[in-house]
Amino acid sequence: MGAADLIRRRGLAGSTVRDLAAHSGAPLGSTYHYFPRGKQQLAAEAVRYAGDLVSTALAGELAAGPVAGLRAFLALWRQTVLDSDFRAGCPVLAVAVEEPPAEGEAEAIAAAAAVFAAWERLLVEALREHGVADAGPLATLIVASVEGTVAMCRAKRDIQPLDDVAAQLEQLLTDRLGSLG
Amino acid sequence: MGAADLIRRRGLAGSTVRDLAAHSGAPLGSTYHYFPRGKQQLAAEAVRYAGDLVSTALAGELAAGPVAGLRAFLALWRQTVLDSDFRAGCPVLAVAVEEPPAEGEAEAIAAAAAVFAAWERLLVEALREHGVADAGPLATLIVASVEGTVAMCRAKRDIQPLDDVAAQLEQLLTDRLGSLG
DNA sequence: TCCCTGCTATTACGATCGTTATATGGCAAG
DNA sequence: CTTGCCATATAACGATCGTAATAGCAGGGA
Repeated sequence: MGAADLIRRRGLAGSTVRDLAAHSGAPLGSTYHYFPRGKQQLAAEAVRYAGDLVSTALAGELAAGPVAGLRAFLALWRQTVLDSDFRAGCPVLAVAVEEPPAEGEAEAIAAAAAVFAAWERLLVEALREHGVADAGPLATLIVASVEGTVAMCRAKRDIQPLDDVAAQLEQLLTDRLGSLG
Repeated sequence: MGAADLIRRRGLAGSTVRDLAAHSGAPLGSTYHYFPRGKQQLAAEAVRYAGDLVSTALAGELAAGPVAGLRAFLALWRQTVLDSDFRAGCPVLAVAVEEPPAEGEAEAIAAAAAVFAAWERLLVEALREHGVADAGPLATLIVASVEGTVAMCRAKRDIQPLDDVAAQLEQLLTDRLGSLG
């Protein structure tokens, strides 16, 4: 889904339906054939698509342990930011910080919430398997801090914040893993 | 500056110059009199204004120590999210996740980067005063995780992530403070 | 062959965008 | 009182927005 790539750069309000369609190789006329509820539905499916991609990668790496999963999660975003020359971030965050439409349901932002929850759940399961107590809040901290750091790197045009946060999270995680009985 | 309030809800691309002007009590015609460089300048000054407000509050609370500062920082965002019924977040993050204009300088996103740096600097100074080593990365983690959590709370329409992250950060901070010689 | 269905291509709608220009008023300086 | 300037108000610019309607095309069952 090329739509996710556009949203993670320009945000949802900054992405036009025409560009979203063109970027996906589809004609404008077909957009409302496949997405009858319009832009909100298009954004929601793009968010779900991108979220599932990350979930799949994260789940795979978490099989090798929480630290490996954390490293892969961070490396994924590091590559996204660097490959785009600090122009692309996370489409899920981009949708989360925008207001839902005044009328109608907030389909896109609800999809973003579901993606966040899915990532946290994967982390929580891996943490619990390795005996980490209070895994929920730790997973929330990891997802939230990575999302925030990616945005911070874009603003600063500097990858240092992501590397710093990576080190902080890894140390925190190893501490929690090391303190199990 | 009423513009910051609109940006933190709708983002920059989602906020029209007309609404930004009207929300500030100023007429549309006067907008380009006070902000000759247009929307980018308006957004940049709104971000700086909001950033300075938070910086002032943060600096004041940090005088009572890093933990007090952290609590105030989190309480400030907690109130913002709750008072707006999960519709408002941080205007600095909202600007940070959007693409700068294709031509011309990226005034708004540069202002966002400066605000992030200012917040981190305040935290770093307070942490160093209290003997915390490696204060820079810890400050980055704090700012980034709070920003990310605020966005996550908006998407989920749930304040729990912020309370969870508050507890995690406070414990992490007290650990670092307690380990000084 | 004919029609029906699923998709594409194109055009168009009214609204609204960022921005600029012009007309209007208040008010200090002379 | 007049003059000149600054800020406001209003209107308008071309472009573009999300969305809908329409016309054209494929192909498969009768």
